[in-house]
Formats: sequence, structure tokens, C-alpha cells
Amino acid sequence: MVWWREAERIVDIFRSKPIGDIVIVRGWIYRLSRIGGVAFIGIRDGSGYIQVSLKRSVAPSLFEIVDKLSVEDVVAVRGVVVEDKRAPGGLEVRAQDIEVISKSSVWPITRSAVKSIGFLFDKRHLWIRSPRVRSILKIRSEVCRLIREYMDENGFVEFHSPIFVKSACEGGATLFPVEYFGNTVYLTQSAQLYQEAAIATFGRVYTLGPCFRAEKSRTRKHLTEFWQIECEIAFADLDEDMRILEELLVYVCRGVADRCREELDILGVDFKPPTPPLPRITYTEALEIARSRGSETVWGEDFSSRDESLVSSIFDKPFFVTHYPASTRSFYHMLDPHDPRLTLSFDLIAPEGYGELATGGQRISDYDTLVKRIDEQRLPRGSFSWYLELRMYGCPPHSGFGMGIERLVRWICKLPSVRMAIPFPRTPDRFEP
RNA sequence: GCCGCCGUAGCUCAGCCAGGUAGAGCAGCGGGCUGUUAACCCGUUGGUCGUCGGUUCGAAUCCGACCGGCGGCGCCA
Repeated sequence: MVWWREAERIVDIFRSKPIGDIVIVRGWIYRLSRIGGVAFIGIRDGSGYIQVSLKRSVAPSLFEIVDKLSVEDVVAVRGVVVEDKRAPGGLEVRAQDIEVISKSSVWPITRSAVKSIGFLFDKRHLWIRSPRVRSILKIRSEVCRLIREYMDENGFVEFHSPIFVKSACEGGATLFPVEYFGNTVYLTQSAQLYQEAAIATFGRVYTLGPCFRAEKSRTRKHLTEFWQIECEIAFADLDEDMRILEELLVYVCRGVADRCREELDILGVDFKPPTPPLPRITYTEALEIARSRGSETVWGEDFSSRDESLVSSIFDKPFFVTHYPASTRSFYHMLDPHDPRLTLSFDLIAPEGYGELATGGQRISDYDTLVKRIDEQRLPRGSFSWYLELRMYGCPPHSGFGMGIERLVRWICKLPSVRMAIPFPRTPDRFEP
């Protein structure tokens, strides 16, 4: 058996600080420097980073191995843990034995490469090793974990909807067709319709998973494959819907601020979780704000991204815009009983121009009203037969929302683009690696 | 779908406007240095100038088409 079969996780060494003990660490070399008779090897094992040092005078034969090392070689090191203020983190391992487990070719991502976003995404399979990308992806993982924690603790059941679907969730939306044994099906763009079926089973359900949009959007807030947290809540009205989203968002943000200090630090981000309540304004009020600041958008049109920025600049935390006109929303939105031009809907918009994070609202529960809306939007009634049938077998008021994971991570981490917030981004022009 | 910008060494870029046989920094390689943190010092390898075509005695440089990338708008999570 090889001597490095068992090893300490680097994070555990920093936690327990076994000064004077002999430990084995193994991982990838992320930094190398040799100064005459002293060598320093920075090792990364996924859990953390630690420095190994070695003096020629102490171990001349080991030093010959070290002379041939290069960055990203995978090595195992056995040595003594010592405290040393000169080492990063104040601890280092004085090597007594080193074995090269796997050699690396010359690492292509050099210091100057950080300026070249295209090159970095071409090398995304390697770039994800960097501390910054690692931090973002770790925060993404924590965001998803916190979402599940919140949903699980608040009576929601995780519900998996199909990826292959027969028809669109929303009119006009562009779908990816897939050949399916002689039929054409599409990649899902939302779990919502299936969740509306599931509330009769569980009352409250959520789905955290991928969605697909075949839109040739060239922006920093769009991906063709993205993840969202969607949920559906039986008996909830618009206010209840927003209350849950607000609680969820605050829970996730506090959790990230609490559990991801190190990662936020590496990113240089001073993230302050928003304190509730989040502001709520109506579409009509938001439009007035945008128009008073130079927007030409007229009532009934959806906001442009400029409008969104104009309005968001007056807030320092995410805010709700509610009661969008029916002309801007999809067919399933409940119309406002007080003003049928409006829907019981909302968007959650991030400040500082990061744009829309989430969207949601109350759904139409009544069969005839839903049929009427489908016809008005000139959608094929047949495509929604099972969805309509839900209205025939007990359909209480219900609401839900969807929040984009990449958009949330982007806002938290202050990233220039959602492409940074997913391991392997898919855009119209990029689907590899 | 529309608009704009950019393709020269593994990476970042200069050279292009005023056409004359390809340059720097980093990375790599060789050497030196006993505490490096983006080390430093000396030396050195490396390029069908995105592709195809045109103009020209001569094209990285001028013109056209195409390909690839980046950014903005629209659409939206």
C-alpha cells in the first residue's frame, strides 16, 4: 500500500493545529518558489491551502525531486507541522518525504490571462481551480444548500419536474427542441406547471434545478441553461407569496454572510445581507419613477433594462415591483379583482443594476378564466389540456415564484456576469467545455 | 434578431494611420540565490500575424468575404 493512501485534509490541519505532529497531505501544487537552498511548495487539496517548506541542507535527496516539480503536479508530502509566522496562515509542513503522484503539463492560465475572459472560458475546465472561481462556486453551493434548508424547514417538499416537456410554459418563449423517438419534445423552461399539479399532493412544493431558454440573448444576465428555485404554495395569495420569497432571500443572504466569510474575502466582496422588510412598489409607481428620470416607456409596456436601473438606483436592497399590467405577463397570472388591467404578480429586483432576481405571483384557479386568457394570448388550448384539467378537480387559490440561482449568486458576489456564477456556462455562442 | 469593437508567440499587448522580410513583458527552458507570498538577477527557446481571396514589385499593415471572440439593446430567471 502506498504511504499516502491516507492523508489529512488541509482544512483539518488548520482547525486542529497539530503542532509537532507528522502529517501526510496530498494535492495539487498551486505555487512553487525556490530560493537557493530553500523551497516552498503551496499545496491545494480542495479543502484548503498549505505551504510545505524544505531545506537543501536538511534533505539533499528530496531537494532533487523538488527541483523537477512544476505547478499543478499532484504530490503527497509527509512532514512535521510547525508554526511559522512567515508562512501563509501561520502554519507549514516541513517535508520529510515527497512523492509525485501525477505530473502536470505547463499551466496555461498565467497572470496575464485574467484579462482575457474568452480565453478563461475556453479553459474553464482548468480555470475552476483558481481561488476566485472556487470561492464563487462554493458560495453557489451554499446558496443551494441554504435554499433547501429554508424550504425544508417551512413545510415544502422537494418535487422533481420533467426536463423533457411537450409544450411551452409560456407563450412565445423559445424552447430547445429535442428529437424523442420520432416525436419532438422540448427542454423545460420552468417547473411551475408541474408544481401546480403537485400542490394538491403536498400543499407546498419546490424545485431546484436546470431550465433552458433558446433565446439568443447576448447579455450579462442570460444563460441558455440556468438554474432556478421555483416553488408553488397552495392557498397563498400575492402577499403570502412575497413574504415567503422575502424570508427565503434574507435567510440565504444571512447564511452566506455567515458561512462564506473566507470566500467573500477572497472575492474582495463586502456583502451585507439585506434587512427586512424589502421595499414594495407597484408597477405604476415604478414607471413614474423611471419616467421622471428620463424614461420614455409608456404604461402597459414592460420595463427596459435602463428603466430597471433607473428605479433600482433609489434602493440599497432588493425590492418588489408588484401589479404588472396583464399585457406584460403570461397567461396564467391572476388578474387583480380591483383592476382587471393588472395582475397579482411581482418581480424582485436587485439594487445596483444587477436586475431581476425573481418573478412570481398568484395563478388563475378558475377553469373558464384560464381558457379565456389562453385564447386571448392566442396559445394552443390543446397544449395545456392537462394543466387546464387541474382546474376541474379542486383548485384553491395558489401562488409561486421562481428565482434565478446565477442571478442571485452574481448579485451576492458582485460578478460582472451570470456566466461567472455557474461552473460551465451555456450561452448561444458557448457550449464547450 | 439588431448594433458596435477586437483577432500578431502558451497569455497580455506594441507594430497597422503614412506597405519594405516580426518586437516587448509574463509563462517555459538553462544558470544563480537558505524564507518565498505576483520573489528577484543573468541568459535563452518560441510566431502559417484568425481564414480565404483581391490590390501591389512587395501585405501583419490597404480592400472584400467568411470564421471566432467580446460588449450593448431587445427578450427574460
